[in-house]
Amino acid sequence: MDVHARRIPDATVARLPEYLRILVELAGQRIDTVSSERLAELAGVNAAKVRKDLSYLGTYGTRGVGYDVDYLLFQMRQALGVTQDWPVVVVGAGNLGRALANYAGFSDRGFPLAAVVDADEAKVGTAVGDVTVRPMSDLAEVVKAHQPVIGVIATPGAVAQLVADQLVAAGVTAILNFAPALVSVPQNISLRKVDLALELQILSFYQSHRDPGTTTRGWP
Amino acid sequence: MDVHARRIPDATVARLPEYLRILVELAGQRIDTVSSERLAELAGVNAAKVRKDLSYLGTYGTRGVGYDVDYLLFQMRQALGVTQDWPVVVVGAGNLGRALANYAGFSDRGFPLAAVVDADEAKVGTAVGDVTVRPMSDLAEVVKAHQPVIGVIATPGAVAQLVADQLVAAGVTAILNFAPALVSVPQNISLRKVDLALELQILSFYQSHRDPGTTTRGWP
DNA sequence: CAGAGCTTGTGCACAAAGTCACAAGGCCGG
DNA sequence: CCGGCCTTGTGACTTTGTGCACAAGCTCTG
Ligand SMILES: NC(=O)c1ccc[n+]([C@@H]2O[C@H](COP(=O)([O-])OP(=O)(O)OC[C@H]3O[C@@H](n4cnc5c(N)ncnc54)[C@H](O)[C@@H]3O)[C@@H](O)[C@H]2O)c1
Ligand SMILES: NC(=O)c1ccc[n+]([C@@H]2O[C@H](COP(=O)([O-])OP(=O)(O)OC[C@H]3O[C@@H](n4cnc5c(N)ncnc54)[C@H](O)[C@@H]3O)[C@@H](O)[C@H]2O)c1
Repeated sequence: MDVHARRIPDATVARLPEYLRILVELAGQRIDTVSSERLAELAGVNAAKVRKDLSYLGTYGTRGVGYDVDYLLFQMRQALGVTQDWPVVVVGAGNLGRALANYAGFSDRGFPLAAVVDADEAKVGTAVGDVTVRPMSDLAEVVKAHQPVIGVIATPGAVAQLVADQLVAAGVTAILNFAPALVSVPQNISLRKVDLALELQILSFYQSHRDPGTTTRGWP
Repeated sequence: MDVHARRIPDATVARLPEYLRILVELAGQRIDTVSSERLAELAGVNAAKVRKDLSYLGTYGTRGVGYDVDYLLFQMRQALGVTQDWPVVVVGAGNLGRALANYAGFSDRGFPLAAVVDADEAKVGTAVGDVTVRPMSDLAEVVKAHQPVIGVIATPGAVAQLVADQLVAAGVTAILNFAPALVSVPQNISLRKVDLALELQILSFYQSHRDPGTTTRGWP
């Protein structure tokens, strides 16, 4: 077994979770084989791309047949590193932080909520979802108890860098940032950013630049 | 004036809102000139990339000096189509829908909340943020009153396609989907997707595949 | 008004991602 | 057990994105 298979391209990595979600759905429907064609249709991408993506994980398909759903599911979980749970610590118990904490979809997909922490004394001790908001001073302890932990920043942008530093200091090695601000972390820490207003602006761009000739009539 | 300047590459479009955010910040600090170098630093990208990105908008810089913040801001808003507000309709008054409705950052950035609608009779009439949840039957009316409108899907994945169809039928031409499901829309409708669990899984991947030799010690 | 000092704008070479097309190879019916 | 059928896996090519390096051009100083 080749431990150091080819490096998986970033673009592929970004699609793997989508395939994973679809495979889980298929498995739930007791479908045990799927072709790249079908998978592509469900994921909204090109079939050749699906095959190439899956080929980075190894040679798991059967020519003339397709992919065994359960086996591919197992291999994909392996590749994504979601064979075990990754507890999540949410920093910031505001609108967004509370929505995230209440969201069942995370636990279901292997990301149980370890804790919600907040700097505001007034919020500490209040209930959110199944947990109680804890003070920032508990951060290191929480992280230590659950390692490896993913940190989620749901605070105002102005303190995002500060919070990121605190997360790193506490031992968190992966961070998802919802604040609209650039945060920098040591190289070995994984960092991703989600900016909802930015998404809206991108939509705005494509709407403004849409070919004015086409109308809403007529489906593709 | 060349109306049909070069087509702006997707990768550039995705970065423009980030530049816009930074320019707003700079303008707020009464800084009136910025170099590509500085802008790159603030955006966390390469300076040459910044210059190339900005050059798609036109020749707005001054050699030896940099870019005039206010002028660039104006041009960028023009390019992104955010010179006027884009009202947003949120479908689904659950955890996420309520958080979005309560979020001031959208109005601030030119995306005021037009309405929140929900199919659940029990939720219709309840207050969320500054508005009252309205029934799905009001959708067409709301859209007509505010056009152009961006639709936000914050319902369970199982009904995402249904909701998208309703949005399109009501006259919405841009959709942001938070549900973990593939939705398809006519070609001329802009669609973007945000899947938070997917982001966590990508983080999980990079953590699992991180070079085990590096540790948390030592900043870049 | 000439020359030094910056910073832009872009040609170019390279890297990454996406697509096509087809040979390789497994499955099944006769 | 052979040949037709189907789907994978991948080499070759196209398209898109990135980054370097430098000429062009503006400003300011003496
Ligand atoms: N609410 C949304 O739907 C939404 C959407 C997009 C982006 N965001 C972004 O998410 C972030 C949070 O948004 P929100 O609406 O929940 O804001 P919020 O103001 O409701 O909540 C922020 C929370 O962070 C806490 N906080 C402040 N400083 C802190 C610190 N130093 N350490 C720990 N906690 C601290 C506050 O006490 C508060 O509870 C913001 O950056 C916002 O731009 C929110
Ligand atoms: N809560 C989060 O933090 C979070 C995070 C990531 C993704 N999501 C996704 O966002 C979506 C919403 O999540 P949530 O936690 O708010 O769920 P939720 O169950 O709290 O809310 C869903 C809302 O949609 C409404 N709804 C159901 N069917 C509808 C229909 N046909 N038309 C209109 N409204 C309908 C429900 O009445 C409910 O109010 C889900 O797809 C979820 O996967 C949520």
